[in-house]
Amino acid sequence: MKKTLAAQLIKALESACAAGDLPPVEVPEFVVEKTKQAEHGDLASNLAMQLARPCRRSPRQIAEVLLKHLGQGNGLIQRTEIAGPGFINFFLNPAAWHSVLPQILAQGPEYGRGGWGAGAKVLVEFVSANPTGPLHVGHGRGAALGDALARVLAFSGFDAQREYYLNDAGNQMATLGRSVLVRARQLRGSDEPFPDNHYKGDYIKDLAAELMATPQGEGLLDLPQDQAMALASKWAGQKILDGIKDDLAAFSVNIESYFSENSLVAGGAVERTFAALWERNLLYEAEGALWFKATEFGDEKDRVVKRSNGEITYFASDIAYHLDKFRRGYASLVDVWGADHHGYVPRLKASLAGMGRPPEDLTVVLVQMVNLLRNGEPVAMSTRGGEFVTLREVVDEVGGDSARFIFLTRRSDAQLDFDLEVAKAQSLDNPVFYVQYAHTRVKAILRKAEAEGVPLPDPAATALDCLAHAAEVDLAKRLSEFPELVEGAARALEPHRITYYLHDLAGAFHSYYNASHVLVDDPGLSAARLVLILAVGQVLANGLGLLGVSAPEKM
RNA sequence: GGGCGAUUAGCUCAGAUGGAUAGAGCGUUGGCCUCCGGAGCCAAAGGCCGUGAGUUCGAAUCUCGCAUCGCCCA
Repeated sequence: MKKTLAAQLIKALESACAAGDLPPVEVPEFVVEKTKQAEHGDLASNLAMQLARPCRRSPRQIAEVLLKHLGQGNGLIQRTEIAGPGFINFFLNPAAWHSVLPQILAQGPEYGRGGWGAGAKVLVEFVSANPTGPLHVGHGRGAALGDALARVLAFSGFDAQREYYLNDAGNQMATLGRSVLVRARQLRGSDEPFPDNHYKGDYIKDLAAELMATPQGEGLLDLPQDQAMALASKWAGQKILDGIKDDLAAFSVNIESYFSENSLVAGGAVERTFAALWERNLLYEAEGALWFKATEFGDEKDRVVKRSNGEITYFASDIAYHLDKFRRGYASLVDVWGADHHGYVPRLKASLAGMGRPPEDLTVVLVQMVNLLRNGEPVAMSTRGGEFVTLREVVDEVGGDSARFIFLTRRSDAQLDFDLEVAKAQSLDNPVFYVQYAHTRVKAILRKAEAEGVPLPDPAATALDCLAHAAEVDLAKRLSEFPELVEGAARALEPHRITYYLHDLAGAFHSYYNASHVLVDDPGLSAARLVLILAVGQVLANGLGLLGVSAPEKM
């Protein structure tokens, strides 16, 4: 609708220029947007004000000229007016909004899909937690966000894939191995102290006990230290990763690929990256270490890629990893990171720029902390101390739909308070129930209609003129905004916009539901209202689907 | 000491590309069920958009200074 009117305004401008009513000018940046107040009509444009300067005429004069050339807009427009400093306000025929309803029902689950991405391949990398312990709530937020981003991007026309990067090559895996080993010895009566900065969680004890009960782990403690550690590290890492995959599956997150850092190192990709960087003269040796000239590309200091002891850094693997993503044909990359890694962004972008890749091809979405609460009281969490609440526990307690929805109720760069009791509450405190309940109400009406023998209307053949109440037109208007909302969420990488939209739409529907009955004596009116609520149900379902939240028939 | 992000109603937070009288939920107060599910709805009260300047027809939004908070790096 906005696009239609914008196009007609441009036509009017061109025709005015051609007729000499306005001096010849370029089409400026302008908007057609919905108004905040009904007195201002349905939509308004600032075009005349934007033209004031280039045309050297007053906005209101320009608006008059534009309206003279605009005409009736194919019957969409009921009337127009010039208001305030020079806004052009459009009052549309209700029928203009009604036309979206059969369209929604014809497209069904596809309504809202857009072509912005034009099939370009995009890779969304998220979670990527080290396999040294179970996922906690913070990872859950990243998982909900990353998965929703992939869904939204796919719905906007991208070929979107999900990937989990597995840091399985570095120190932390060694630390994991040692942690398990020490616990194993302790289980066998050793009184050696558990080292600091190792993984203290109880799950390590469980893993140690489990490992020793397996055939390969039976002789663990008889092996030489380094062999025992390697075995413990590998076994525990795999075990934990299996657990992570289970947890993600339980959270309905389906990640297409797990990419191993180790495979990069072992496959020589890191060394090849060094060679490529040398070739571009972007490396140098100093203090026994190997450095990347990150400052040449906007980072505040150069960065070590290989330590003096010969160990490669995480950064080195990361460069190789991101180059590999591009090598695999992805046109753009989205990384979802914890906000505590934000200092890492400039160096990674610098490395891509150094390799001739526009840094804009990578967008890093930073996710802020989750504060876990119970009845408003903080729940203590610390990985180091081994005392933390896992994603699994939260999902088991409050349910996946609720957890996902709440994770997506904030912009990602704002901290999030997650109250377990609120998330669990089946009440209006809990936004996910509010939205899902609207969907079940639609379904309840359909069940009622069926029970009473009211036929399901054919949307294309139903007269909708009788949907004349402000609330009905308002609903249709909101529904028509869904496609552009989805595209906006995709462009900004902000799925929370969908969350808010759904909440507002559900509110408008609840309000309508309380004010008017759908099934009434007049069969024509019933049919039209059924078309309306079917469309509401469809858009609720589509939007919830983009968040990875179910749209239940009953609750 | 540098860098990043924040600051909007009592609380938690939305406010895309600058637009007309700044929104929602919770909480508070008062109403609505002979009814398609009251897990709902309606209404009221509640604001110096941290602060000072600048940019322009117009600023919560853009620029700069300051204050407070959080995080990253030495």
